[in-house]
Amino acid sequence: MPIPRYYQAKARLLDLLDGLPGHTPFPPERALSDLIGMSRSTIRKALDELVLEGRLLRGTGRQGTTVAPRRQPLRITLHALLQDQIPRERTTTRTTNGVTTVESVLLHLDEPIGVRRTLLRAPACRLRQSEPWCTTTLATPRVARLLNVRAATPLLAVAWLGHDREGVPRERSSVVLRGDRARLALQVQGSAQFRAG
Amino acid sequence: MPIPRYYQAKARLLDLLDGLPGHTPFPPERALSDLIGMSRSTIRKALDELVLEGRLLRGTGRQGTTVAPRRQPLRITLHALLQDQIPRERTTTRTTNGVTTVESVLLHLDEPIGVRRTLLRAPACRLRQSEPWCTTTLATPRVARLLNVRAATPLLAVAWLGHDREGVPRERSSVVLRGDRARLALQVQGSAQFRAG
DNA sequence: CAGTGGTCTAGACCACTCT
DNA sequence: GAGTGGTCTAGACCACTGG
Repeated sequence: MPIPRYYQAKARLLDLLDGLPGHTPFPPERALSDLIGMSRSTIRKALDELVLEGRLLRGTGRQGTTVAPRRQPLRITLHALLQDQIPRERTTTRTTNGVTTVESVLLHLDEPIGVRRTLLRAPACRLRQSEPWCTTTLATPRVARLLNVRAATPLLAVAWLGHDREGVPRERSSVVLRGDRARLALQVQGSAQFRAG
Repeated sequence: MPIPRYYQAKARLLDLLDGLPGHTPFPPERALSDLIGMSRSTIRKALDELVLEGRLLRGTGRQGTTVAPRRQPLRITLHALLQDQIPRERTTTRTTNGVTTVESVLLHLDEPIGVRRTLLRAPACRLRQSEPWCTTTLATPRVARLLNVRAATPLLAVAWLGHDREGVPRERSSVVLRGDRARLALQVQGSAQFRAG
């Protein structure tokens, strides 16, 4: 298998990108296509990976592509996530077929970093929450728009269930987070001392 | 913003896919293009996401696309990860400039599900490990080969540092996991009872 | 050999944003 | 209005695999 051309393009783009300060405008895709001598599709494939790696930002319209500023990811604890202690905005509530969906956008430094979604089957009572788990997921078009990222951007997902006293599941909650903007702090149970080596 | 056509295609493909047993051959891209009435590029974009989500497998040549066997993701605890209790193979050790790199492939049901990598600066002594954190990352070409996934596949990353008694960092460890094969169980500290609604 | 997925091209239209 | 990224099309060639 030969080296794909978009790999070579990516290397060229990394050279162009290296050392530029954050928010510097990056050449438009059509200009890069002419400069490097590959079709816009191929250039885009290289740019896609650079965006996924957090090196470039893409804006809509005349905003264009810019160099991503280096940001320290927000440290988020599981406790803050479960207790809903992350600053949020644009909370919407919708009820269909007896299931209430609550959705809100999590913020950090006035930038959307995640989406929290809770599905509740009435009534709202004291629920026992299952052990949460963590995995990866891809941004749906809706979530991508809320987070100002490309669709299919990989996200960190934390999810859990809530059961009532009879053990019937009544809550299904999930939080998806931009991995380049947030990192989940994992508290270690018991001893924090291990033998290495 | 209208719903992209590839997202509609993805919904169609999910219908086709739903309920099919693992390893069932899936129609070739050109046939799907005719069937759904969209260009092969658009169909491919939808297929790409299904592959990333672990619903489809793509083989080279005449192997074609097949339905991925539905597997229950392995539940992994942070404790097992830190204590190195996941079955592994192909462990390699390499030392350069006084830094020892230990790399091994984590297994589940004879399938690679992750890569564990530890960078150690000698000597091997009792280390105090920092609070681990969790985020997402993209598969490097090397990791992609080890895990039998495409490059730039999104992965779940857990990382931590190890300091000696003087507070000097001597260990840098990370585990990257296929999100479709493993989920990280998050133990809740203290009360597991919260008010919902 | 025929058919597959992987890559690549040269166009096109759209929604959006800045000037 | 002009230019941007996002999407989409209809082709093409390649490396690879199975019969």
